[in-house]
Amino acid sequence: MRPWRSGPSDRRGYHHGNLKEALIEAARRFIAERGIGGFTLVDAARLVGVSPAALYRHFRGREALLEEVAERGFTELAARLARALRGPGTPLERFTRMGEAYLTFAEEEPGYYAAIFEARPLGPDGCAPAQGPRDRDAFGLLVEALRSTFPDGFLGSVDPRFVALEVWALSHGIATLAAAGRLPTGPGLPTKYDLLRAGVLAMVHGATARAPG
Amino acid sequence: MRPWRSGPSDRRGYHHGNLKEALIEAARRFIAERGIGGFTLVDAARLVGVSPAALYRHFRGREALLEEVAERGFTELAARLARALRGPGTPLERFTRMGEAYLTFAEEEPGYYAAIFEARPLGPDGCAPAQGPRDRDAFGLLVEALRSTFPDGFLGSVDPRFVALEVWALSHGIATLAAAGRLPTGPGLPTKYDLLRAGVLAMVHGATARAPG
DNA sequence: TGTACATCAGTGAACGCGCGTTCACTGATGTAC
DNA sequence: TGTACATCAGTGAACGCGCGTTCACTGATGTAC
Repeated sequence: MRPWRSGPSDRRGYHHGNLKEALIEAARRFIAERGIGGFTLVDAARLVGVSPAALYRHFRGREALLEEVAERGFTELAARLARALRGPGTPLERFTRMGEAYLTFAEEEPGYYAAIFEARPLGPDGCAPAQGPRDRDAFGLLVEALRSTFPDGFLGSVDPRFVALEVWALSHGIATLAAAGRLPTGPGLPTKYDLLRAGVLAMVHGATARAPG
Repeated sequence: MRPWRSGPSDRRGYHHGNLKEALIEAARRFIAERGIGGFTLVDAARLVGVSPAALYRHFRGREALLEEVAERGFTELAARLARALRGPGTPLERFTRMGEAYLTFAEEEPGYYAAIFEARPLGPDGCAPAQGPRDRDAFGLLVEALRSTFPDGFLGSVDPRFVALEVWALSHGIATLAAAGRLPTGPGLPTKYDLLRAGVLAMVHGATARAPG
């Protein structure tokens, strides 16, 4: 125990006290600024005020650190989405708010977002599988959200997984175009939130329109 | 003129004869395999069978080569989209086919696609502007396609630019998720073409549904 | 409370590597006479 | 047709750099007695 040294920014002396967290934080910031490819262990160590070798006390290497960032990012994203979904309002309103939370996360945490979609989680064999656990988690979360949000039969005969994929792809497209600064903006043009809202509405509407009830 | 040496693969002797094209081709392949960040001048030169220094006879440097690849890719993409749009069928069919052509391009030419969306075209000041000419071109192309494809009033009071953005974002999202191998697939799940078709339908339908006529 | 010691989180120097880029050069090409 | 020469596309060696990673080490911490 070193209670007088547990805060995030009290680096004094030989031992950092909070190095692992500090490194993850540094990585998150650098990835946000320069992308995954531009992220460097040496820079992260320098920012934190530590020799590059110190990193290896906490991570097996560069990949492991990136994977940890991705893991944290995904946890944070999932929490945000769940929170949005739990809010008040009609099912459609809550589902729409969840989409907005997705876009907001991508904007506020570009480092996390890039790490999530770039870093491939390592399988038990040490290699990146085609479909990692996070992929299934993310997709399952979305489908579950749809199922639990919309009452039985609300989507008619349309598979909720279909709508989920549709909305996810749209969200991801909007988020990445916006992050790259390639989403045209200007007077009379919709914001990314407008785009997502209308898109979700159209998708859900398209599904329910085909429903018998 | 060296007519006996103009083919793509007749490297013999001191002069390559077709080095610029060969380098662009090599870059396209390497980017497709390893992404922009994994692309290396040295590798490209080695693949073509030339010293790394030879590259500087044709390009100012790495960035210039990448920019050239992006430029070619964009030209090819635009040609494919225009071709799809000119085909037979109803406006909606042709517009849908254009979307499919977009997905096919992203799948068949991942190197081009990555270069287009990664490389920022350089402005007159040598810096990358927030909105490059290609961005405006791409978006303008899409809007023009919508305007010229759908008869006046078909989209009702909805701004074609709105629908264009929507469809573009969805296409981009589907294409990038699929390229990253993160689009869940399996029995009962839609293909990316299914996703795009249904999405476009929902968007256009959503627009026309709100239309007075 | 004081001391010896195991543990562990750091250091800093060094490594091998591959990168993008430069430079003086050289061999092939095409042209003027 | 033959020859001198300007042009240009290549060579290959070298550069400085920053990277990820390793290693023997050392200073601080926490604990057993």
